[in-house]
Amino acid sequence: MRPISDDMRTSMRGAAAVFAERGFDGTTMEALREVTGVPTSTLYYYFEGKEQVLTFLLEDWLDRTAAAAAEAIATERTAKERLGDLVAAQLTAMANDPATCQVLLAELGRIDRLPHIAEAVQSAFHRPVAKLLADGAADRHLRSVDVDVATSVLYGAVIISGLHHIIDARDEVPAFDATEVAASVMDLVLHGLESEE
Amino acid sequence: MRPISDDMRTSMRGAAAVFAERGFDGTTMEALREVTGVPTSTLYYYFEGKEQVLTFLLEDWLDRTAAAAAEAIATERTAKERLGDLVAAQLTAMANDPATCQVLLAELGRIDRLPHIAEAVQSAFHRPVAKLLADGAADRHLRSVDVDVATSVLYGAVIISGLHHIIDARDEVPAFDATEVAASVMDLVLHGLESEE
Amino acid sequence: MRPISDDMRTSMRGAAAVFAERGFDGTTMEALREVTGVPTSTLYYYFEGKEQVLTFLLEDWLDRTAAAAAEAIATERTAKERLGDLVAAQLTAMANDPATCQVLLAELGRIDRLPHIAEAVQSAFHRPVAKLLADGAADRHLRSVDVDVATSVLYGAVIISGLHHIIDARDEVPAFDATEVAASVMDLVLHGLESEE
Amino acid sequence: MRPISDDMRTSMRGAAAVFAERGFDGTTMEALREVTGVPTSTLYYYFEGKEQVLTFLLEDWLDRTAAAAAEAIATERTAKERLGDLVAAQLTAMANDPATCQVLLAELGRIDRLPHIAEAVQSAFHRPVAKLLADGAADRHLRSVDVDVATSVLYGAVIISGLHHIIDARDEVPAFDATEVAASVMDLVLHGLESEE
DNA sequence: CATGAATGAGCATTCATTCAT
DNA sequence: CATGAATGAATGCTCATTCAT
Repeated sequence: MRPISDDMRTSMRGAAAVFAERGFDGTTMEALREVTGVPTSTLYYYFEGKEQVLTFLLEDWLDRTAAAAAEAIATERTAKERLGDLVAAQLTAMANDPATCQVLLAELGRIDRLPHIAEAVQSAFHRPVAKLLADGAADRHLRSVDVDVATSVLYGAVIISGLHHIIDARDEVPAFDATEVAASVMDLVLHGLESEE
Repeated sequence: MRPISDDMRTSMRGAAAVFAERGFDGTTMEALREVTGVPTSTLYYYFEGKEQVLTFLLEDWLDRTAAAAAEAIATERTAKERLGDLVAAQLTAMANDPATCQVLLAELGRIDRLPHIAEAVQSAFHRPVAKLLADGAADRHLRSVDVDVATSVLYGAVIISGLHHIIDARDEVPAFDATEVAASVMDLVLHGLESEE
Repeated sequence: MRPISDDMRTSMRGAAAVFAERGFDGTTMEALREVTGVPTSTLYYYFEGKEQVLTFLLEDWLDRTAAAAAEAIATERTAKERLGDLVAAQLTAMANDPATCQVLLAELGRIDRLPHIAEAVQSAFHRPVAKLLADGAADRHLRSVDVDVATSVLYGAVIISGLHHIIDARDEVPAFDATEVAASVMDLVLHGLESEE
Repeated sequence: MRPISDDMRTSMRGAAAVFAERGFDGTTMEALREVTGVPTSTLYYYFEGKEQVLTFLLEDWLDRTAAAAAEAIATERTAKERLGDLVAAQLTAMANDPATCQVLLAELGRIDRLPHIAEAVQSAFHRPVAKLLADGAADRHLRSVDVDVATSVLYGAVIISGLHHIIDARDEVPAFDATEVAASVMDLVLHGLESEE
């Protein structure tokens, strides 16, 4: 993959929407040419193939999301509070780029074959959560739970909630109010469903 | 779609694994012929196309899962207990048919265009949860929470946790111990992450 | 080809329309089943294949047309008069069964491979004309002309004129007034275009 | 349809023969590749489908024929003489490209769906005749007759006569002596069959 | 006799990808 | 650097036909 100039990067905006709408296989290079205005042979000049175009889009978003996540948890607040900040940051990233996020979900199955992406998902979603769970257990504001279970549950809760709103909002950006959704999700995840009586 | 004889139904076992492994578009009718032993033209005799084969597999599993879910919640136990039973039933269905379950996830994006399937997902996952949340609020064993948020969170938690184990277990059936996973997930979902001190 | 019962013959009415509308290759056995109500496998019980269905329809019509033509020229009238009668008889057959007639034209190219049909066309169209030209030359009411040229010209004039009206009349039966068209055509063919001054 | 380069146009020679021999549906893209040497995917690069290949061939020939027809009637001769010239020009076009001409006939039935072609047939065959009939009526060398009937009769006479010789000549080019055939046809069409005594 | 069930053989069409310019 | 032109490789789907009952 050749270095992507900023112009190119700009042109590639919109490509995610096509992947989101038609799926990976349903997306033809011709369709990408249509939305980007970049001739297919030029796409091949920059990317090694269709899959690499997808990879580029996902990585780009995941890297930005991971950075946002890292920033969100790099404060002095309690682990519990930072967990809320993290979820809000993740949902914000989703709300701001619903297409890419949808693609990510739709191509979950393909992720095995895209180790870079799998790794980036870990960085943006699982590892920050795991860290906060450990911090929370240490500072006593969070229960000590099975990390694997908890990261899966949180990843699922965040992703599916976000997707739910994205589908409802089709094409609006931001797709939903991330702060609000984060609050609802966190209320549930922190306090649980059980009545406290 | 012609009525599927029991022989045919049996032959179609295994088809889900192909969809799971290669994705919908990546799955060729030829590949389905290979695993099922049914000539492609015979597949076309029974199904109207590739998509209908997928639909059949998903619907079949979802119907069975919905039935299991319905059974799980049709007891005299408290809503909280039945919620655990429901999650266990859903995870059991996933563990027992990991391929179909993986396909379902992978084709989430396609679901818009498959209203039957979307409806079946509601029946098997969302509606039973919503009912128990209402029951639980009534019998005071569960907190009164936003139903939409809670069903999304639970759906996400269950599906992603299940998928997580399915991917780890590649090809073993059952893919994981549903009771155990259900217990972990329920512990989290019921009591939340927050320390109770 | 098994003997076609009268019931069967009746059922096959309508088949010509399908061939006319979709062409030979465009006509599927399934389409024939639809219009005739006869299961495709039953069609195969009676006919050896799709082509034989077509052959049956064309031969049936051509035989009837040949009979009508033979009758038309078996009178005591002059050759010139009988030529008019013949053309009227041929156009009447066309007007009464426009679909079959259209098929015949459309499948002209295929006729080489259907010797029976080619022979039947000779019987219904070319041979009666040739006979009358000879008679006419003998009784001095018709000029002595090259028989080949004249039969081609007459065949062309009749067929194309008939088809012209059939296309205009789409689906009406009779498709046109055979007597009137015959008169126009005969006027031209007998007297020619040249001014007589 | 992309603009057809001259090389391409040359390559497409020969395609008509395949259509003539096997009919439209009987002609496979593979067969076209064989005779043209152009890979099927390249054919699809230039044409939108099989039908457009046919359309291209017919239009190409009809345009040239229409031009020849127009030239033939654009002289100072009498309408009667020019009618003979026109028929000779049309038959010359047929004799020189028997395959295309055969296809045109064989696909008469399909012409409804190909308005471009229907129009081109009008330009090459019907309209020039109609014009000469009007001119002839004006200059008193031709009888005043029903134009519709006369154009049909002439079209039929020319086309069927030409086709008759083409079938006899299978594959020879020119397929027949156009001047001679034109003379025979014109003799009949001008003077009619009726004895002048 | 008649037919429902099943299938082998084909084919139009698509598309990712290459490469000369 | 960028791209228009060209194509090899694949695949979903159709349909005439068969045959056991």
